[in-house]
Amino acid sequence: MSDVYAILKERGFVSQVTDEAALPGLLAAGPVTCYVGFDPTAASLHAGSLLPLMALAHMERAGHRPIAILGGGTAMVGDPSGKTEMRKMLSQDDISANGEGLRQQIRKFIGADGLVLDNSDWLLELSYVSFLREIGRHFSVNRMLTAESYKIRLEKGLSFLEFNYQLLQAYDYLVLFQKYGCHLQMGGDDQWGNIVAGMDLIRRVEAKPAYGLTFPLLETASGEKMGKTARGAVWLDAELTSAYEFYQYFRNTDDRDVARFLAFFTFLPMDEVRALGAEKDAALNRSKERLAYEATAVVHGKEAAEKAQQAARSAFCGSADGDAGIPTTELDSKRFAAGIGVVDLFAEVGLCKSKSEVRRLIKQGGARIADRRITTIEEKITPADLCDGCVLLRVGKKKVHRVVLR
RNA sequence: GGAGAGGUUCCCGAGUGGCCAAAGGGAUCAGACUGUAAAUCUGACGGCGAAGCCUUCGGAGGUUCGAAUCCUCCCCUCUCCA
Repeated sequence: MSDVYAILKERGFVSQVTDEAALPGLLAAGPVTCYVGFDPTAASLHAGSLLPLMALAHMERAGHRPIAILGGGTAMVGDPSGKTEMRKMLSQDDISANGEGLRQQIRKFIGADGLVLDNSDWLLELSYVSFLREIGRHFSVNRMLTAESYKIRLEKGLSFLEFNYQLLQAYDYLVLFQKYGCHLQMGGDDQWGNIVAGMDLIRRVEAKPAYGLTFPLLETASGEKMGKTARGAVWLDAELTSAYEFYQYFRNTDDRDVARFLAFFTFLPMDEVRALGAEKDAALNRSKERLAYEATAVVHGKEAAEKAQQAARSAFCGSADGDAGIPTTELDSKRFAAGIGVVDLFAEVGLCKSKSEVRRLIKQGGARIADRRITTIEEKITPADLCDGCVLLRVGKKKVHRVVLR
């Protein structure tokens, strides 16, 4: 059994631990059941969730038993930790549909030994008064109110509904402790309060120790939340964020983040991670290619990663083949016969949100067809612009879209 | 329930009858420079367009030649009191 605590620590996964003296020993002594919760508040997980997923994968590789909890029950309430305002309430149907999507994604990270459970199985049937008597009595409102994660909300408003969230999550941990022998809960730093609450509950009810570990809140070097772009989140679902876009997100990693991200989002041995991350200039740029490839392979599989890499190379280095992974739109060939206005075309394939945006873009010299800059908004694309029945539209240096005749 | 303060374009935030598609900052996008990085500089940044037109300042009405700005009602948030 490899020393998973050392691995997690070395790779940067460990932010806070409830009992730093005891936890490594526990993990070294034998298989430990551990869990992480995932909120089914969207149809897919995004890049920010990769950290806990990778942590679960590392645990399993080291011989422990990972459990992923879908928060089907807790999502009915909504976690206020670290949030500025209350989230829109989701319908039960949406929540369970989302949960099914997440289950697929989580399964890519944990294997047969791991479990994916849904806390709605035990939360939805709770009866109010008995829950208050059995669980609620262990919680001190005074203490909850002083928690850091509620601080903002105490200024901006916190509904009673959300205030209960912590009890439910703590109860989750208790249930898992009792039914599955789960001794470790992990989660993002924003979960610290909830995790500690669960530990305390277990100690009070069972008089036994349990542990907690949090991951650092992931930010890019420029201070952006990991996995968020101007255009929205970087999703793990290929329908929402194509493997190509996913690859590009990591390909464009800030220099300062390369080493960290290699440690977090790939399974490459740390020696290699350190070597790749220590490169300079052009070589560091190549490390980013490796990072993008490896991370894409973890989420979408080797084949998709290969394809995305080919597509990126062909889009950026001009090599002819490998277009297949580039976002593509099919258009009726009849429409080309008379020529399509560039303004309409760029807007239609989604490279720009509106025609005004296309006009601005062209005015500023940011629109190209293959490698030719478009200089006037009057320009039309005709069959003469096609090569092999397709045409590459470019916006700026990085966005590429392929149009194919049908 | 009572008193007060607020809700402005992606975010923060100015604007209290025409000069407002709305200051300023951030974010974003494009150009230059580069390494598909960062930093910097330049420009753009509601929509449709040739001019010009259309839609926007919590919602619905109203006053006015003219409203983000005034009036009425409603919804929401915060603070204090109960």
